[in-house]
Order: sequence, then structure tokens, then C-alpha cells
Amino acid sequence: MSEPRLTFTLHRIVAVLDRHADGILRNAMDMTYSQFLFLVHLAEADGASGATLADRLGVSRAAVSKRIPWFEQHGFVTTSEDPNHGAIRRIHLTRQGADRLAKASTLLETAFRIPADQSMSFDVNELHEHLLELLASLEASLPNTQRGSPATPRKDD
Amino acid sequence: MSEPRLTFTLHRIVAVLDRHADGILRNAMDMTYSQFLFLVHLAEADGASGATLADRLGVSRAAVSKRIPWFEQHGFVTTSEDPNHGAIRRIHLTRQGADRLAKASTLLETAFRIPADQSMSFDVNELHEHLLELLASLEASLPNTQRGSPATPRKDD
DNA sequence: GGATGAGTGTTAACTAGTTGACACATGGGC
DNA sequence: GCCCATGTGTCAACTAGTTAACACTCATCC
Repeated sequence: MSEPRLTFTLHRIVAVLDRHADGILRNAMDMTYSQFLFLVHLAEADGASGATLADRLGVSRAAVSKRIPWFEQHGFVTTSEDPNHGAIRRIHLTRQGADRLAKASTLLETAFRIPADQSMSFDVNELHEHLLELLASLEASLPNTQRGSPATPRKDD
Repeated sequence: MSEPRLTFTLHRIVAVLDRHADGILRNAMDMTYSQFLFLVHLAEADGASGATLADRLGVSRAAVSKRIPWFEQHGFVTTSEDPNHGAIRRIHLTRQGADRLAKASTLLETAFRIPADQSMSFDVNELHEHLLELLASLEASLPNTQRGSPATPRKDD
């Protein structure tokens, strides 16, 4: 009962961050945090296939496949066939999508920089370095932690 | 684009931890991490109402209400009426539920203590202290972050 | 004592994710 | 050339969460 606390603290921080980020994006530009993440990862891998985007987002291929029509209809994303491989659809961020992402990014940055950097008794960058080290250690020592193949669900009955 | 990285690192750590914890519990005792969390929070507030348990778990009252029958059927939980307030159902952990929780706890503790404590270039306890400070700062400076009332969903269409 | 307001638990309708299956495309062995 | 193994995208069925609405219990206030 003494050791899982760190895990719980991490969960609570993430929950608070998500909730707040979501609220900001909704209020300011009628956008979901989930949509923001989609655009962020696509921007970092523009022209990616659905499979690699799913991998980056940590969700299944099916989840990405189902969301793409919405982004296309709203003009944030276009898809094209891969000239070298007919089974692959390349996903591209449009100018409009990039603009929306940029606006959301600055919104979140300013919102979170103020409370976090101010008046902390320690170095936030150092904290981040330690967390990255922890993450690397976890990924190294815990077997088969590949993204895109999360644990299989098990119903409560 | 430079600042949200800490957020992303936190998300990745939590995802890795969850996935691995879930796998351990499934393999060893056919249990879900979500079920584990339910028992943990109930143990910390035995006899709680569904509303306070939902609050602790960070989910809605409806979610708790729907899960209780499963835990009752498996003998991990019993419910009783509150003698002072007819609208409240008190939820209690059974002996069997406590045993299951204890087994799962030690399982996870030993699994996570090894990779985390070993060969870190910094003090894990100090890291935890800093994270708690960060959490407190976030909860203080970000408005209305009460649990149990998460952001309203917004569909992708 | 009766209206009222707040808190609790449950239900229906919905959302966003999952797994598993499938059809299809590609690249290598043989 | 053919077969096979692998990777991709999509569909159906399902899961676990959500909100909104409801009935209900209680305390309070007049």
C-alpha cells in the first residue's frame, strides 16, 4: 500500500491536466483535447499512414480510421494514396489544420506556463529530465510495451 | 511546441504503467487494473456511498452504479442501506475482496519496485515530492477542477 | 406542516475506444 | 510465375465511460 502512490500521483496530475486543457480548448475554440492531440501527432509526422499515426497516438488503427472522415469534412486533413503502396493512405495536415493547431498550442502553452513555472521550489526542467529517465527505464525493463496493442479488454461480468 | 512536452512525457509514463499493470493482473489473477483501482479506493473509504467512491475514482456516479452488481456477484463487495439516510447505499469491501486486493497490491509492488528503484540517477522519493507539489500547484491555480464532473464530451462530427 | 432545494442512485441514449475478422497490396522464396 | 507472410485499412460487435433526466430522501425555511 505504500509504493503505488507515485503511480496514483501521476494519474491525478494527468487527469487534472487533461481536464483543464480540454476545458480551455472547448471554451476558446470549440475544440477537444483529443482533437488537439490528433493534430499534434499528425504535424510531427505529416503524410503518415493511418497505422503509424495510430501508433503515435497510442490507439488502434480502427480508432484512427473512424476519426479521419470528421477531420476531412472540417478541412483539417486530406488523404492521398501512396504512389508506392496501394494499401496505404497518406494523411496530410492542411493549412487550415496547421493554423488551428498553432492557435491551440499557444493557447495551452500560455495557460500552463503560468501556473507551472511560477513559484516551484525545484527546477521543472530537471523534473522533466528525471521523468524521461524514468520512462526510459520503464520501457526498457518492462517487456512488450509496444504501442498500438493495448491490453485486451475484460468486461465486468 | 516546446512546452507541452512535459505533459506528453507524463501521458506516456502513465500509459506504460497502466498497460503493464493491467497485463500483470490479467496474467496472474485474471483481474483488470480498473477493478484493482475500484478495490483500492473502496478499501481507503470502506462503507462509502457510491457518490463519494465515484468522486475518488474520478468517474461519474452512473459509472459506479453500473459496476457494483458485478462486484457483488463475485463476492468482493456488499451494499447496505444507510440507517440515517434512505437514499444512500453504503458499499463495503468483503473479506474476499480485501484478500484479492492484498494479493494484487503485493503483485504490483514487487513488479514495479524492481525496475523503478534500481539504478536511477536521482532520488525517486524526491521526484514524488516534486510531483505532489506540482499537483497541488495545478489544483490551486486551475479553476474548477473538481472530480466527478469531467469535461462534457464533444463528438467528432 | 408544506414547499423547496440539494444530494443520491438508476436508467436511457450516446461516444470513443477496443478486438477480431476480413479484403487487399506488396515483397520475397521457391 | 506462384504462394505466402506481412502490413494496411475498414467493418461489426462490444465495452466502459459519458450526460441528461428522473424519482427519491432528507434538511431547512417560512
